[in-house]
Amino acid sequence: MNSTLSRRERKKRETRRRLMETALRLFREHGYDATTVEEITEAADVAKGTFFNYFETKEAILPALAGLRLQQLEESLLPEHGAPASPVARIKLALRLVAEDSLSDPALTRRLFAAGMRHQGMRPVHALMKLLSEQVRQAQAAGEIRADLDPTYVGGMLRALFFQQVIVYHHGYRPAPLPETLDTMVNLLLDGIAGPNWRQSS
Amino acid sequence: MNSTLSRRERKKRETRRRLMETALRLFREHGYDATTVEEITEAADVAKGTFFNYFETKEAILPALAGLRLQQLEESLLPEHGAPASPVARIKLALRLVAEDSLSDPALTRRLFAAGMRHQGMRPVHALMKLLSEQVRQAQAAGEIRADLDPTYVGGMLRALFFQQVIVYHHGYRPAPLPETLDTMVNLLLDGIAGPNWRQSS
DNA sequence: TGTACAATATGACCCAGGTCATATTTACCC
DNA sequence: GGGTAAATATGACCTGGGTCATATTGTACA
Repeated sequence: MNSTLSRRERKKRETRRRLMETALRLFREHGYDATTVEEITEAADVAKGTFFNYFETKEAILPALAGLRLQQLEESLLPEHGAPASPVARIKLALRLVAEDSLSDPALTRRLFAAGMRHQGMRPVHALMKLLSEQVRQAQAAGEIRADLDPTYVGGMLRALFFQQVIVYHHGYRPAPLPETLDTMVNLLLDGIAGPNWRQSS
Repeated sequence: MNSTLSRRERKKRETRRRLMETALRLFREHGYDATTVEEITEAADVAKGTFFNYFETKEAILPALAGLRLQQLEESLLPEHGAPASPVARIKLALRLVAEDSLSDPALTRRLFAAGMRHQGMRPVHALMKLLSEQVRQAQAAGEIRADLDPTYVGGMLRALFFQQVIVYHHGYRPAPLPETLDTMVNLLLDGIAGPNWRQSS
């Protein structure tokens, strides 16, 4: 009677949603490490074991949270929402948005990155890599990025450099505000770091 | 009577050395996760608590192990040992050597990277970054890398990309043998990924 | 409505990392 | 030596992530 989903499916989604919502709130309030799985399940009114029916490990909830957040950010990259026409500019915008997102507190960022490294490989399960790869593809179509590169590969490079940058920034290395250093990083990757005496005959 | 070091200092170093040696052996035999701290201390004939007098966490022993290994590798980069004259070539060599090192089994690599991200910031405490930064400095002196960049910064980029590469490779993304993909990665960073329509007026 | 089966929830339990009060060892001085 | 203070070692203990046998709930079909 209620939509096309079975009661089971509805409850499942609702529980998952509540776990994610609760976890995010507690992570924000007390930090990732200080929040126990039991506190999350208690606040979400399920038993501890239920958490692990939905997420393989405590860490595994982070990519899910990030994915949710990125879905929203993804809209900011659409032309209708005033996003830049240049794909490279959109990449820079995306990185800046992610960097200033509330999920990006230092501990969480590190954990998120670690979780991303642990489980998924190249397959762009990690939402950020998927998003970046897609923008890279568009940049290639526009001739802003060399067309002979695997977009997923470049997306992975961007992701790795992004996290390096953000984490190092949180550790106190701040030659400039974070958004600027991110732009610089992308420019560096685009233009290369070769000096006058470097000749690559590729 | 025995050297200039006090008995205390000698015992301390010996215990630390034995812990590291034992840990490395057990990690190799059973893997990082399957090896417990107690097994390490048992085999090294000290109490469990002693481990944490020397290393803050289980993970924290990894950078120490890596540092030791890198000291040896560092010699391979000296001209006397037939290292290439070009600093950039030495960087590539270093990455290849590290990649095929016995420490680089997948789980260990991930953990090592995570540990590196967790504790130290930009300060090149992590031996690999220190090593890379130094080579970058030499490459800048030789004009192979732009001189206006912070060598530590570039070292960090190389490190991040290296780990990304290795981990992704271990996850099954293998367009080419690992050494080649690492060379490609460095070339990409040198030459840049910009396409014909990208104009950077920096 | 009853019943058989599958999906999901539950919480007691296990285990390994990490802490800490206490015991032991070393260094230093008289 | 004897005595004192600091450094180091120790292992019982705590904590929280993760497991699993069992209970509960939903579904399908007669």
